[in-house]
Amino acid sequence: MVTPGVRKGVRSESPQPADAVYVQLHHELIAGDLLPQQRLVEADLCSRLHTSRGTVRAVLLRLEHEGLVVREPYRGAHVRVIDEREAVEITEVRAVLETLAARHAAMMATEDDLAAIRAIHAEMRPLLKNGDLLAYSDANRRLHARIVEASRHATAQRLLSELKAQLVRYQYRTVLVPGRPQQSWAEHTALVDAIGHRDPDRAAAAMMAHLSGVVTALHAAAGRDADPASGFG
Amino acid sequence: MVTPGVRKGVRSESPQPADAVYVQLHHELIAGDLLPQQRLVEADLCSRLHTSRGTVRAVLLRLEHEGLVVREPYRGAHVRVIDEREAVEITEVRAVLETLAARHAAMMATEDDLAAIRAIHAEMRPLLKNGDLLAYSDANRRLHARIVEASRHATAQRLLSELKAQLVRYQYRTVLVPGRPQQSWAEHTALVDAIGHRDPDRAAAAMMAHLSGVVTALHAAAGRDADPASGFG
DNA sequence: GAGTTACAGATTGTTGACAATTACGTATAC
DNA sequence: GTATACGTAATTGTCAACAATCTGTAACTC
Repeated sequence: MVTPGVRKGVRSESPQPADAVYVQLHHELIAGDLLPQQRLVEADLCSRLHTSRGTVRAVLLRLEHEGLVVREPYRGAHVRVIDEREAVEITEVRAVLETLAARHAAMMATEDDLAAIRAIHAEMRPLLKNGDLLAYSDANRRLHARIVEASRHATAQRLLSELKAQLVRYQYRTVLVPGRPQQSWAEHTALVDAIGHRDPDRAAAAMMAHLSGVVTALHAAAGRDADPASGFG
Repeated sequence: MVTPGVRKGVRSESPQPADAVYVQLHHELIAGDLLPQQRLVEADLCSRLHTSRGTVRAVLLRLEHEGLVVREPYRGAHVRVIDEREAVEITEVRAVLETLAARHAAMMATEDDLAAIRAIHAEMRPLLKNGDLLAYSDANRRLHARIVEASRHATAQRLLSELKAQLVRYQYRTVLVPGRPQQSWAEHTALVDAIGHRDPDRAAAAMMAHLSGVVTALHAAAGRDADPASGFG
């Protein structure tokens, strides 16, 4: 039969209304539409997102576990603020996980992986020369994501995506430190080269060196402009 | 007034029925009372744990995020089985996180921390000599937990506790590999010594060496007895 | 007889109402 | 005038009913 009919074992891609609510709230959190420490009252979210409290609750539970909101018993949920100390902690954990990923990428990467990684890296140089820091920062993000994907390390990948979401507020800080983008590009070059040569130890060392630089830059950025988030709370 | 009366800002430790359900189910999962791949039907859990579906649902969501159960849309939840490949992945991540923790412990540990760590380590030697492998394995667990605590690294600590829960089924395997406990004790000695001497680099190296040994032992254990979990699925 | 279609049972996803708890404003005692 | 006790409003935690979806069985077509 050609008619749509019955698809038996098709895993029918159920719409799952809760997912739409999650995507929306997650986006607002990531995009920064919601202020830090802002209260998230379940009833408000219901009317705003056109759904029921049960659904909102499930989504808030998920976001809590992802570290994007905090919930206290009978006191509700609010947007989680990540202070500089915690941002450094998260960056440290990111560093060791991405180092592990780089090591595995050097062992597991396919030719397609390598081509994609080299393409992103090549794309970054003109952006750096033109001083397009936003585009550079975005390419940087994609390069790291592609390396993690090439590692085929599902556990590291899952944890890294969660940690990354928590750091969005600090995402564009390090690239603003004078001289940092140039150093970053040099470090990336060593990293991509090591992965291309299938050298796990050198890839791991390069990634670790690179992310040590990020931690240093993060400290520098935090020192320059007083953190606006920690001022009121 | 002296009567109990109203305690204003006391954060009154609300009983939170959902927590009791979580503790119970979490325990059953960890203790292995529930078989791998076993279905967790919400209605069954309700009558067994004397609560409502809303509560059970919230708990299942949380357990899913912790990686202890899997939920598929409209198909329900079941106990997650972790195959050997994933156990190795998790152990690798544990290794790099505990290495980070050891480095910080060497920098941050108080005298109380050091005393506690040395006490646990001293406690392990007679257990090893007497061949009490279960007690040794438990002391080993406590030693690692205490070091992580001493690191004062909340992010690493949180992720490690989740990863650890996922590995309970493999917990006692490595200690059964011949010669492994003796090697383990030697590695621990170097680790405790490095932390005691406030030497972050040496502590990190010792922890990494130790956990590399664990990964090797895990492979050996998996090779010896074919994994019973992966046979039927 | 093999394959497909319609139906029934079981299970999950969602919704709305009720109970428990907290926070704030007001009155009162000293 | 300050601090404490009470009452009310707001908000979350829990519960039970309804709708949507999936799985397995039996009848039907060719």
